[in-house]
Amino acid sequence: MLTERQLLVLQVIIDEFIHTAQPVGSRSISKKGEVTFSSATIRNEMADLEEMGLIEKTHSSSGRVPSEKGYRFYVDHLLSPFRLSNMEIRSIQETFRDQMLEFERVVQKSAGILSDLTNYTSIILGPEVFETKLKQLQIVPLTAQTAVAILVTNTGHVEHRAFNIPQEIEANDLEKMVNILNDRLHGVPLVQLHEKIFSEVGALLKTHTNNYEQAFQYLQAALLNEQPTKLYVGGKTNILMQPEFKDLEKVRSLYAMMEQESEIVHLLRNDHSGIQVKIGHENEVDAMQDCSLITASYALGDDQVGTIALLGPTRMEYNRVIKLMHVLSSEMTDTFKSWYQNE
Amino acid sequence: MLTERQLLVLQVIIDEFIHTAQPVGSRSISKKGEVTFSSATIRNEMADLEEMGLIEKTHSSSGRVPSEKGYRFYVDHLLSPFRLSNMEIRSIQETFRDQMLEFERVVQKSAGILSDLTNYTSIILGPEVFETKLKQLQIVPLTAQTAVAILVTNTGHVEHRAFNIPQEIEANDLEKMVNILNDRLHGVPLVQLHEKIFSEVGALLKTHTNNYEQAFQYLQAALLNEQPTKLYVGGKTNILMQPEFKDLEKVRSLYAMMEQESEIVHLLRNDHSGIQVKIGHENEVDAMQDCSLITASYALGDDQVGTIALLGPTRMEYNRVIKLMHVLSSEMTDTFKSWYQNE
DNA sequence: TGTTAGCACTCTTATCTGTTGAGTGCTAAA
DNA sequence: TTTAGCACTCAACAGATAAGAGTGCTAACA
Repeated sequence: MLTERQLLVLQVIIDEFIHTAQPVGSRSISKKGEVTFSSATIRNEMADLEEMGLIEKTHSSSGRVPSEKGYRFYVDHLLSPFRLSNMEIRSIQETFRDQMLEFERVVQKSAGILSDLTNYTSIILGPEVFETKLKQLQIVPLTAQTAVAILVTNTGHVEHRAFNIPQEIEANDLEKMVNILNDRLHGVPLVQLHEKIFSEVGALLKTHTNNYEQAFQYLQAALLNEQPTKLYVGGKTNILMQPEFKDLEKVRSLYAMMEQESEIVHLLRNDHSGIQVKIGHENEVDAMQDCSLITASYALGDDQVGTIALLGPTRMEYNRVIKLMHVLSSEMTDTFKSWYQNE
Repeated sequence: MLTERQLLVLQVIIDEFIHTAQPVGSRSISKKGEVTFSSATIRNEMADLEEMGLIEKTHSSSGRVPSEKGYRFYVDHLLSPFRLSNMEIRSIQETFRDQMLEFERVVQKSAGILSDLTNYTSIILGPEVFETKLKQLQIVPLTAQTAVAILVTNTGHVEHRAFNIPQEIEANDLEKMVNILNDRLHGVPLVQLHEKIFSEVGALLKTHTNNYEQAFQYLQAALLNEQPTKLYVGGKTNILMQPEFKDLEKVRSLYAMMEQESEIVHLLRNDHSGIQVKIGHENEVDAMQDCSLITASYALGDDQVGTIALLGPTRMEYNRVIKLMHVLSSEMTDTFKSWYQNE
């Protein structure tokens, strides 16, 4: 168990290190306003803190640096509540002020504002598509051989895909088919689309159109090869500003990791609601040894959940960042909620 | 005027430097197979080449490095024709093999393959929208208050935007309006859309719908705030691999530049058809002092032209890269051409 | 006259050395 | 229990030295 004084010393060390990125010495601690005892006393406390594994030396006569365990303790027990500046609050509010009615736009903007305000890299993960429902299906012919299939969801999301119309199919048939599909599939969740088409609609289509198999196959290819959940990244280059990444090799491996979308998705999926902090090695991935990842969830409708995340060095302004993500995730949730209120 | 031997020496120096990134000394040149004379002779020739400003020393007793003027000369007069490897040809062909019918997809893939094969950064600029024509307009209601406006062009491009329906407007009116717009605006080039709406269609709409101004205003806001030409970038992080960018400051300023889209668009717009090479300071922009930019154009339809570009260090594999861009731009042009053949 | 061998000279790079300063740990006194 | 004082450690910096790569020049050679 830590004494009051040890807590104070630990807090000062971490706060100091977070904004200087330099090892903190006993003398510089003793000069802080809230500290009333001498550097020698502090040295003793520091020795104890080091023994407990909360701080480390970079070499035998250097100042101290927080260890991962130290950060963990700091995040769990020492976070002082943070007040955002007026400027920060204003720029968030401004972002959400203008009516945004598409999911993509909201998320894109959120990622942007988050990385701008933190100077770290923000990553936002769309919700799993469980509850997104089909609103309308549409086919727009372009030429005699080509057409665009368009799919609109209840979230205002639009997917589209151009495709070739095989010669055997008449425009007439295509139109019929779309009508049937629209009729039968309206309101069906996207994840069930595939199965529903086969089970319920297939037979119906067969009786009404010629060349059913062909047309159907094409349509399906056009509509159902959707990418999984999308990632929105902001401030990728902010990493370059952090002194801990002056080593190009680290930057490279981090960027390499970020290009593996599936990896990231896996990393971010956050079942815990609320805000979660993963520090250094808690992240498993090698390239993230020196990074912390903070994730928070937002809600889209009643039971769809997405994740917003922030990637920065372990030496992160945890209190500010956590507050910021809190504000942002509820701002996002509110925005989305307003869409569903009177559906 | 350069002698045969000077040409050979210059060629060897540049070729060598391009793939070692190290200053080239007279001795290492004399050891090359195609060189039959001694290092002393080469030193004399090098002195002459330096006098002409084609090569430089990094310090008084170092080997030589090509100057920008040297690269210029190399690109203009010394480029040996390059044969792409089977692997390279195959991977390009494979990219274009599967039917792609949307502009975005083709361009995205092209940017990807170009940066992958070169390890530089590729940038592709869409054509100016002069000739893209409206194919169809559509409005899909989402809730009582919101709807998505969808615009399809003859190139298979789909724009969409969700918007609020003001209470004063009835769904009925909206539908009428869209019908009129579709009727009148089909085939109109996008750039004229704005003007056409006002001049021709406005009056017509007014007589047929209530609350004309309101509805109209909203629709316009939803459809016409298009972003200008889009940029597709591939291999942004490849820059980190180049030894000339081990200095983080350079990387940072280059990335900063790349974030200014308008700057890039301006830089790339390439009126010259064919391939153009800009070396180092020929690029004006400060951050690109150590870079070369190679641009080529591709055709979309009869008179729309876009640009593909490659950004790398001045020490670039010019012959390979130029060949590659040649192949790629014609591959793109062919793909697009096939769309218009039997429209 | 063009080419080449040889040599003195230059400059970079790496390694070693000594110095400085920040910071620690320990001891003894308050 | 706290603090002053002191010896000790180590990183960082600045010269100094040596090795190596490469040049320019001169003189000899074909």
